[in-house]
Amino acid sequence: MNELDDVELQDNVIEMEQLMVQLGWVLHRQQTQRLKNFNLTMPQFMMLRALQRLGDSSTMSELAEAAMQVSATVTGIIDRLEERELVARRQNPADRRSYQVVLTPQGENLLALVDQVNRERIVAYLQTMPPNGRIQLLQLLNGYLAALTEGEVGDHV
Amino acid sequence: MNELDDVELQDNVIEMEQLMVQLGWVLHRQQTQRLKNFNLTMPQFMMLRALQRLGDSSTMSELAEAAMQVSATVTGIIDRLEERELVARRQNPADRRSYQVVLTPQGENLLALVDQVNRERIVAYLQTMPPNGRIQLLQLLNGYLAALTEGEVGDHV
DNA sequence: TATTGTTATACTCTATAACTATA
DNA sequence: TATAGTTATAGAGTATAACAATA
Repeated sequence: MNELDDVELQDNVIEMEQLMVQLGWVLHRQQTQRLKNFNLTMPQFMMLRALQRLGDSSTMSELAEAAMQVSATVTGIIDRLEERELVARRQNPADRRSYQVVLTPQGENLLALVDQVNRERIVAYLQTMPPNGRIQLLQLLNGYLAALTEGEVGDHV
Repeated sequence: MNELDDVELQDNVIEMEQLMVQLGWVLHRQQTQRLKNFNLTMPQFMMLRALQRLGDSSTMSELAEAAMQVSATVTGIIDRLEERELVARRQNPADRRSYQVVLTPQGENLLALVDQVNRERIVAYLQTMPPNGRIQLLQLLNGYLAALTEGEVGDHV
């Protein structure tokens, strides 16, 4: 892209930086509080979500990358989820060093319950916006998330 | 507001719920990684930010509310920041039970440095958008953050 | 040799409950 | 009694380094 010679952009950046960090923190803290009702932590929930997203035969390495964690961290999180029988480790016949981690039915039910509560919670805000605004917000957030995860924004330090 | 009888809204909600949680997590993890370069954790950084936002004479209680933490947690975080001389506790003459917590010059310098790096990082994404899109994104995110922190969306569970 | 995953270690964060000092 | 803040405790997350088993 071009040089940063746009005064308006400068102003936007200053506000945006504070806003995104604050928004990220508030989302994280509130989601943490809500998940306590399900006896889940954020890392545990994100691991279940990653498992759901990747499909039912993820290795520990794949989960580590999807949840943005190192493998030693994933070991501990999966240990605790497995004790509660929300996930299970299965032998991988193709490579005896690795496991296939799967969601149990209990794990799927719990995720569905959390999803339902979260959906109901978000309706209140979306209803305050016109349909145009909702679509724009989705597009903008999608673009921002894509930019973050493709390393265009996130990996410069 | 009205009942949820809007098919379009239903579709938006399903996508939005996944998107906001994922965006919150990615922001949290990436910011955590970046802050390691400054030897700061996210809770430490958010505490410094809260202190900056509230002005230079915040009590422990005020910091706890601003950072969405309980007081015992704030004690530990401020302890570690104080050891590094990024903040300081001062006696409050008006009430000898409480402290006035202040940012030291080192603390302010560190915040300014983090801000600078974050700003540079965000420019890349904003430059890909038209000025209209940037303004809309700011307005939408501001609205969402306001809705979250005013309890209209976040405190239903 | 390289890779997958675990274990050991050390530190931070987090919440609850009990406590001290002050109001 | 009530409030501000700390301490004690227990558990979870996190990263690094060393390690075992397998490729």
